[in-house]
Amino acid sequence: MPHLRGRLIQNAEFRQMRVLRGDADETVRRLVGRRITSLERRGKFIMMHLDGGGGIFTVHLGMTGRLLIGGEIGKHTHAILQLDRGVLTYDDPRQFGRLEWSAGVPRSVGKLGPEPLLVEFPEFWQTLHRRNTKLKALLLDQKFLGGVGNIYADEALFRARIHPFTTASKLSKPRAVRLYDAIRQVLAEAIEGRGSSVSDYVDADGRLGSFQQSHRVYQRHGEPCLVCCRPIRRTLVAQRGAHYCAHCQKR
DNA sequence: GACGATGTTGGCAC
DNA sequence: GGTGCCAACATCGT
Repeated sequence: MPHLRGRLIQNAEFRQMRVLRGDADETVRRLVGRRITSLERRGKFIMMHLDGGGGIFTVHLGMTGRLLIGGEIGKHTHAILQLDRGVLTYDDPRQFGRLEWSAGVPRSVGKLGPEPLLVEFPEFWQTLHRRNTKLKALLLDQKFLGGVGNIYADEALFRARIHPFTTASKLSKPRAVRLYDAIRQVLAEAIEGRGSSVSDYVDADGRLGSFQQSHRVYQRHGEPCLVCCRPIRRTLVAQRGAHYCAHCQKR
Protein backbone atom coordinates (compact mmCIF):
# COMPACT_ATOMS: atom_id res chain seq x y z
CA MET A 1 0.00 0.00 0.00
CA PRO A 2 2.12 2.88 -1.22
CA HIS A 3 -0.73 5.24 -0.20
CA LEU A 4 0.01 4.66 3.47
CA ARG A 5 3.75 5.08 3.88
CA GLY A 6 4.48 8.46 5.40
CA ARG A 7 0.82 9.29 6.10
CA LEU A 8 -0.18 11.10 9.26
CA ILE A 9 -3.17 9.69 11.15
CA GLN A 10 -5.26 12.75 12.03
CA ASN A 11 -8.25 10.97 13.47
CA ALA A 12 -9.45 7.44 14.19
CA GLU A 13 -12.86 5.96 14.87
CA PHE A 14 -13.83 2.39 15.75
CA ARG A 15 -17.45 1.41 15.39
CA GLN A 16 -17.50 -2.34 15.85
CA MET A 17 -15.64 -3.56 18.89
CA ARG A 18 -15.64 -7.19 17.81
CA VAL A 19 -12.87 -6.64 15.26
CA LEU A 20 -10.82 -4.46 17.61
CA ARG A 21 -8.46 -6.05 20.08
CA GLY A 22 -8.05 -3.91 23.15
CA ASP A 23 -9.72 -0.71 24.22
CA ALA A 24 -11.10 1.64 21.55
CA ASP A 25 -10.25 4.91 23.32
CA GLU A 26 -6.77 3.69 24.10
CA THR A 27 -6.24 2.62 20.47
CA VAL A 28 -7.44 6.00 19.18
CA ARG A 29 -5.01 7.76 21.54
CA ARG A 30 -2.17 5.57 20.31
CA LEU A 31 -2.90 6.23 16.64
CA VAL A 32 -3.87 9.88 16.39
CA GLY A 33 -0.94 12.17 15.69
CA ARG A 34 1.29 9.33 14.54
CA ARG A 35 2.79 8.89 11.13
CA ILE A 36 2.96 5.49 9.40
CA THR A 37 6.65 4.99 8.71
CA SER A 38 6.54 1.61 7.04
CA LEU A 39 4.32 -1.36 6.23
CA GLU A 40 5.26 -4.96 6.74
CA ARG A 41 3.44 -8.18 5.92
CA ARG A 42 3.94 -11.36 7.95
CA GLY A 43 1.76 -14.29 6.92
CA LYS A 44 -1.75 -12.88 6.61
CA PHE A 45 -1.03 -9.98 8.93
CA ILE A 46 -0.36 -6.40 7.84
CA MET A 47 1.68 -4.33 10.27
CA MET A 48 1.80 -0.55 10.14
CA HIS A 49 4.80 0.80 12.02
CA LEU A 50 4.22 4.16 13.72
CA ASP A 51 6.83 6.88 14.10
CA GLY A 52 8.55 8.02 17.27
CA GLY A 53 8.42 4.59 18.90
CA GLY A 54 4.63 4.68 18.56
CA GLY A 55 4.30 0.93 18.27
CA ILE A 56 2.53 -1.10 15.60
CA PHE A 57 -1.02 -1.14 14.25
CA THR A 58 -1.74 -4.64 12.96
CA VAL A 59 -4.55 -5.71 10.65
CA HIS A 60 -5.75 -9.20 9.77
CA LEU A 61 -8.46 -9.28 7.11
CA GLY A 62 -9.98 -12.57 8.22
CA MET A 63 -12.21 -13.88 5.46
CA THR A 64 -14.10 -10.79 4.36
CA GLY A 65 -12.04 -7.85 5.61
CA ARG A 66 -11.06 -4.99 3.30
CA LEU A 67 -8.71 -2.08 3.80
CA LEU A 68 -9.57 0.62 1.30
CA ILE A 69 -8.40 4.12 0.58
CA GLY A 70 -11.26 6.50 -0.04
CA GLY A 71 -13.88 3.76 0.17
CA GLU A 72 -17.47 4.50 1.01
CA ILE A 73 -18.61 4.19 4.60
CA GLY A 74 -21.26 1.50 4.89
CA LYS A 75 -22.92 -0.65 7.52
CA HIS A 76 -19.89 -2.97 7.68
CA THR A 77 -17.31 -0.22 8.05
CA HIS A 78 -15.80 -0.82 11.47
CA ALA A 79 -12.83 1.53 11.45
CA ILE A 80 -12.20 4.91 9.84
CA LEU A 81 -8.75 6.50 9.87
CA GLN A 82 -8.53 10.08 8.70
CA LEU A 83 -5.14 10.61 7.07
CA ASP A 84 -3.44 13.80 5.97
CA ARG A 85 -4.15 12.59 2.46
CA GLY A 86 -7.33 10.52 2.12
CA VAL A 87 -9.31 8.20 4.36
CA LEU A 88 -8.48 4.60 5.21
CA THR A 89 -11.47 2.40 6.05
CA TYR A 90 -11.76 -1.14 7.33
CA ASP A 91 -14.83 -3.05 6.14
CA ASP A 92 -15.65 -6.57 7.26
CA PRO A 93 -19.16 -8.10 7.02
CA ARG A 94 -18.33 -11.33 8.87
CA GLN A 95 -16.09 -9.61 11.40
CA PHE A 96 -13.55 -12.42 11.47
CA GLY A 97 -10.76 -9.91 10.93
CA ARG A 98 -8.76 -8.20 13.68
CA LEU A 99 -7.32 -4.75 14.29
CA GLU A 100 -4.84 -4.30 17.08
CA TRP A 101 -2.42 -1.72 18.39
CA SER A 102 0.60 -3.06 20.26
CA ALA A 103 3.89 -1.65 21.51
CA GLY A 104 5.86 -4.46 19.87
CA VAL A 105 5.20 -7.35 17.49
CA PRO A 106 1.79 -8.80 18.49
CA ARG A 107 1.63 -12.32 19.88
CA SER A 108 -0.39 -13.54 16.90
CA VAL A 109 2.41 -12.50 14.55
CA GLY A 110 5.13 -13.83 16.83
CA LYS A 111 3.62 -17.31 16.70
CA LEU A 112 3.76 -17.51 12.92
CA GLY A 113 5.95 -20.04 11.16
CA PRO A 114 8.40 -19.02 8.45
CA GLU A 115 7.38 -17.27 5.26
CA PRO A 116 6.71 -19.90 2.57
CA LEU A 117 8.62 -17.93 -0.06
CA LEU A 118 11.67 -17.50 2.18
CA VAL A 119 11.95 -20.79 4.06
CA GLU A 120 14.65 -23.18 2.85
CA PHE A 121 13.76 -26.78 2.10
CA PRO A 122 15.76 -28.35 4.98
CA GLU A 123 13.76 -26.38 7.57
CA PHE A 124 10.49 -27.17 5.77
CA TRP A 125 11.36 -30.88 5.74
CA GLN A 126 12.58 -30.87 9.33
CA THR A 127 9.19 -29.71 10.60
CA LEU A 128 7.06 -31.60 8.13
CA HIS A 129 8.53 -35.06 8.56
CA ARG A 130 7.82 -35.26 12.27
CA ARG A 131 4.22 -34.09 12.19
CA ASN A 132 1.53 -36.75 12.32
CA THR A 133 -1.33 -34.67 11.03
CA LYS A 134 -2.93 -34.66 7.58
CA LEU A 135 -0.99 -32.56 5.10
CA LYS A 136 -3.96 -30.35 4.33
CA ALA A 137 -4.37 -29.52 8.02
CA LEU A 138 -0.63 -28.89 8.37
CA LEU A 139 -0.59 -26.45 5.46
CA LEU A 140 -3.38 -24.48 7.13
CA ASP A 141 -1.44 -24.41 10.41
CA GLN A 142 0.07 -20.91 10.53
CA LYS A 143 2.76 -22.10 12.96
CA PHE A 144 4.06 -24.40 10.21
CA LEU A 145 4.11 -21.81 7.43
CA GLY A 146 2.83 -18.29 7.82
CA GLY A 147 0.30 -17.21 5.25
CA VAL A 148 -0.94 -20.33 3.44
CA GLY A 149 -4.76 -20.37 3.36
CA ASN A 150 -7.37 -22.79 2.14
CA ILE A 151 -7.29 -21.96 -1.58
CA TYR A 152 -3.52 -22.14 -1.86
CA ALA A 153 -3.26 -25.29 0.26
CA ASP A 154 -5.62 -27.11 -2.11
CA GLU A 155 -3.96 -25.73 -5.22
CA ALA A 156 -0.45 -26.57 -4.00
CA LEU A 157 -1.42 -30.16 -3.12
CA PHE A 158 -2.98 -30.64 -6.55
CA ARG A 159 0.05 -29.27 -8.37
CA ALA A 160 2.31 -31.51 -6.26
CA ARG A 161 -0.03 -34.47 -6.99
CA ILE A 162 -0.35 -35.30 -3.30
CA HIS A 163 -3.57 -36.35 -1.56
CA PRO A 164 -4.71 -33.92 1.17
CA PHE A 165 -5.24 -36.80 3.65
CA THR A 166 -1.61 -37.92 3.43
CA THR A 167 0.01 -38.02 6.86
CA ALA A 168 2.81 -35.45 6.84
CA SER A 169 5.37 -37.73 8.53
CA LYS A 170 4.81 -40.42 5.90
CA LEU A 171 5.62 -38.16 2.98
CA SER A 172 8.80 -39.20 1.16
CA LYS A 173 11.51 -36.61 0.72
CA PRO A 174 11.11 -36.38 -3.07
CA ARG A 175 7.39 -35.77 -2.66
CA ALA A 176 8.09 -33.18 0.04
CA VAL A 177 10.32 -31.39 -2.48
CA ARG A 178 7.43 -31.42 -4.92
CA LEU A 179 5.11 -29.95 -2.31
CA TYR A 180 7.66 -27.31 -1.29
CA ASP A 181 8.09 -26.24 -4.91
CA ALA A 182 4.33 -26.26 -5.56
CA ILE A 183 3.55 -24.03 -2.58
CA ARG A 184 6.09 -21.46 -3.72
CA GLN A 185 4.90 -21.63 -7.31
CA VAL A 186 1.22 -21.21 -6.39
CA LEU A 187 1.89 -18.30 -4.02
CA ALA A 188 4.14 -16.53 -6.50
CA GLU A 189 1.51 -16.86 -9.24
CA ALA A 190 -1.28 -15.76 -6.91
CA ILE A 191 0.64 -12.67 -5.85
CA GLU A 192 1.30 -11.92 -9.51
CA GLY A 193 -2.46 -12.20 -10.16
CA ARG A 194 -3.23 -10.06 -7.09
CA GLY A 195 -5.10 -12.81 -5.29
CA SER A 196 -8.26 -14.80 -5.88
CA SER A 197 -11.54 -12.94 -6.24
CA VAL A 198 -13.73 -15.88 -5.33
CA SER A 199 -16.66 -13.76 -4.26
CA ASP A 200 -15.83 -10.10 -4.08
CA TYR A 201 -12.24 -9.84 -2.95
CA VAL A 202 -10.53 -6.62 -4.03
CA ASP A 203 -7.06 -5.24 -3.40
CA ALA A 204 -6.21 -1.89 -1.79
CA ASP A 205 -7.19 -0.03 -4.94
CA GLY A 206 -10.52 -1.82 -5.19
CA ARG A 207 -9.31 -3.97 -8.10
CA LEU A 208 -10.34 -7.60 -8.46
CA GLY A 209 -7.72 -10.36 -8.36
CA SER A 210 -7.37 -12.79 -11.23
CA PHE A 211 -5.83 -15.92 -9.72
CA GLN A 212 -9.24 -17.63 -9.45
CA GLN A 213 -8.90 -18.21 -13.21
CA SER A 214 -5.88 -20.37 -12.40
CA HIS A 215 -7.65 -22.48 -9.77
CA ARG A 216 -7.41 -26.11 -10.80
CA VAL A 217 -9.33 -27.68 -7.90
CA TYR A 218 -10.57 -25.01 -5.50
CA GLN A 219 -14.36 -24.74 -5.79
CA ARG A 220 -14.32 -26.91 -8.89
CA HIS A 221 -15.96 -29.94 -7.27
CA GLY A 222 -17.95 -31.95 -9.78
CA GLU A 223 -16.07 -30.36 -12.66
CA PRO A 224 -13.55 -32.43 -14.65
CA CYS A 225 -9.93 -32.58 -13.51
CA LEU A 226 -7.82 -30.57 -15.96
CA VAL A 227 -5.35 -33.46 -16.14
CA CYS A 228 -7.44 -36.67 -16.17
CA CYS A 229 -11.02 -35.40 -16.69
CA ARG A 230 -12.37 -37.28 -13.67
CA PRO A 231 -14.56 -35.15 -11.39
CA ILE A 232 -12.91 -33.02 -8.70
CA ARG A 233 -14.02 -34.09 -5.23
CA ARG A 234 -14.72 -32.08 -2.13
CA THR A 235 -14.47 -33.34 1.45
CA LEU A 236 -13.79 -31.87 4.85
CA VAL A 237 -10.34 -31.73 6.48
CA ALA A 238 -9.86 -29.75 9.67
CA GLN A 239 -13.41 -28.38 9.20
CA ARG A 240 -12.44 -26.77 5.93
CA GLY A 241 -13.43 -27.70 2.40
CA ALA A 242 -10.72 -29.75 0.71
CA HIS A 243 -10.82 -29.99 -3.08
CA TYR A 244 -8.78 -32.61 -4.89
CA CYS A 245 -8.60 -35.16 -7.69
CA ALA A 246 -8.70 -38.67 -6.25
CA HIS A 247 -6.98 -40.05 -9.35
CA CYS A 248 -4.14 -37.55 -9.75
CA GLN A 249 -3.41 -37.03 -6.06
CA LYS A 250 -2.01 -40.16 -4.43
CA ARG A 251 -1.75 -40.71 -0.71
C1' DG B 1 -37.66 -19.80 3.78
C1' DA B 2 -34.36 -23.29 5.32
C1' DC B 3 -29.95 -25.05 4.84
C1' DG B 4 -25.24 -25.25 4.01
C1' DA B 5 -21.49 -23.24 1.86
C1' DT B 6 -17.71 -19.30 2.16
C1' DG B 7 -10.96 -16.84 1.86
C1' DT B 8 -9.68 -17.49 9.44
C1' DT B 9 -8.05 -17.95 14.01
C1' DG B 10 -8.26 -18.93 18.82
C1' DG B 11 -9.85 -21.42 22.66
C1' DC B 12 -11.02 -25.52 24.72
C1' DA B 13 -11.35 -30.69 25.22
C1' DC B 14 -9.23 -35.00 24.83
C1' DG C 1 2.29 -31.31 23.48
C1' DG C 2 -0.31 -32.68 19.48
C1' DT C 3 -4.56 -32.87 17.38
C1' DG C 4 -9.36 -31.94 16.41
C1' DC C 5 -13.74 -29.60 16.95
C1' DC C 6 -16.42 -25.46 17.41
C1' DA C 7 -17.69 -20.67 17.62
C1' DA C 8 -17.71 -15.94 16.02
C1' DC C 9 -20.65 -13.48 11.64
C1' DA C 10 -23.18 -12.02 7.20
C1' DT C 11 -24.21 -13.23 2.69
C1' DC C 12 -25.02 -15.98 -1.22
C1' DG C 13 -26.44 -20.12 -3.89
C1' DT C 14 -29.33 -24.26 -4.03
